[in-house]
Amino acid sequence: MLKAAAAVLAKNPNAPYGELAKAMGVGRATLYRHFPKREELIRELGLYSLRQIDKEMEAIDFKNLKPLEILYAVLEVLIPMGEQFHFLSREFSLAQDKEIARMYQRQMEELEQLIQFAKQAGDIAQDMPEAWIARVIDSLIYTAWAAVEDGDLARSDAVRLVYRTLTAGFRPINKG
Amino acid sequence: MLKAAAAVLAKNPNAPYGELAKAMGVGRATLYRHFPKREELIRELGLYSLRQIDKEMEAIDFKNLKPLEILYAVLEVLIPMGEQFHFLSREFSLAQDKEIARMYQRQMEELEQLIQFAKQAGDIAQDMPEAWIARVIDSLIYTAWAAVEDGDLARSDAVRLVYRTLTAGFRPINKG
DNA sequence: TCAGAATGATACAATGATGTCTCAAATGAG
DNA sequence: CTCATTTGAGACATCATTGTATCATTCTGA
Repeated sequence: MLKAAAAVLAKNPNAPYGELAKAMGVGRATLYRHFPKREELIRELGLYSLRQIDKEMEAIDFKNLKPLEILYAVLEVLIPMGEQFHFLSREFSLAQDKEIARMYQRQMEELEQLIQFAKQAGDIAQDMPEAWIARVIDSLIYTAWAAVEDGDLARSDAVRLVYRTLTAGFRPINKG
Repeated sequence: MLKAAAAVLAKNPNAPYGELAKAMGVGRATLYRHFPKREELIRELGLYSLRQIDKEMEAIDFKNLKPLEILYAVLEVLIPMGEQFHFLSREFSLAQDKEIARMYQRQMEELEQLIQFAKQAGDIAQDMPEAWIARVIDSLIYTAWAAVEDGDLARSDAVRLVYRTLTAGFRPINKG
């Protein structure tokens, strides 16, 4: 239900309240009863998306997997959630909220830990900035999701393609 | 002058007309004299950005460079223009305009030609979809620009880092 | 069945942006 | 310097959205 709202907002960040209500299958007045201000709805939607991501990530067996296997699992989880992902980054106002900022930062730190882990294992170049790597991962997750939505990429290929792009770029498989 | 407006719109796609006018250093009424409707300003801004990109791209010596050298040159040109780039992709309404859609599509086709060229030269994996590669290039151009804006990445490192990420991913230099 | 709660539809005032208009001041070419 | 043009500032009607309130209807649990 909240997912429907996030989907609408992902496409049009300024969708009027009535449109969101319709997408959620409730009347505008009812939506106002639950979220007296638009701001609150957005905030709740942000928290929902972050919790959703947390929940899906918990299913990953971090302890028994190698760094790149974890990365692959993370992609498997996050690419299908591109909508929520996108919504989070487009809604500037969300960064103002303390709780959301904290959760977001924690998730980013977890990602950076994974990157450090991968560096130690020799799977990722030591000299590549972690902040850059984290951004690229984020960016390609959204790009893949968008490509699937647009019909430019098969859903079943997305994870593998992103993984390969991240780990090897466009390089031919047996080249330098 | 138009650049200032594009910068404001890149950060807030719904910036009111008055704010755009202020950013451009003219009065709101004057702006209405030049662009009677907001839609027209957006459109003109889109055309301006596309022409700007065209102009910068013309400076590249496509004929005497190898595919990956061209890619590098393209990155050098486009990363600093991330603002216009971003503005173009965020403004959904722009895709409706025929002239803009045509220019945009032509630019994408040119990019895909470059990708085919690189494939033929053996610099890019044959089995990687061109549409995907084009999207990744677009995406990382914006990501790099944003990272520079946020102070997470030195302006002077951006092009090299994107190039390396595109061609080799995160992989350690002498591995695989 | 029945009472309390939640819902949808609708009306409504308040707000903010758009687009039009007017006028006085600034600008610029001859 | 002078006249025509362009500008900025502000007033203004219009419009869409927000947020509040009301009321009849539907849902729900005891």
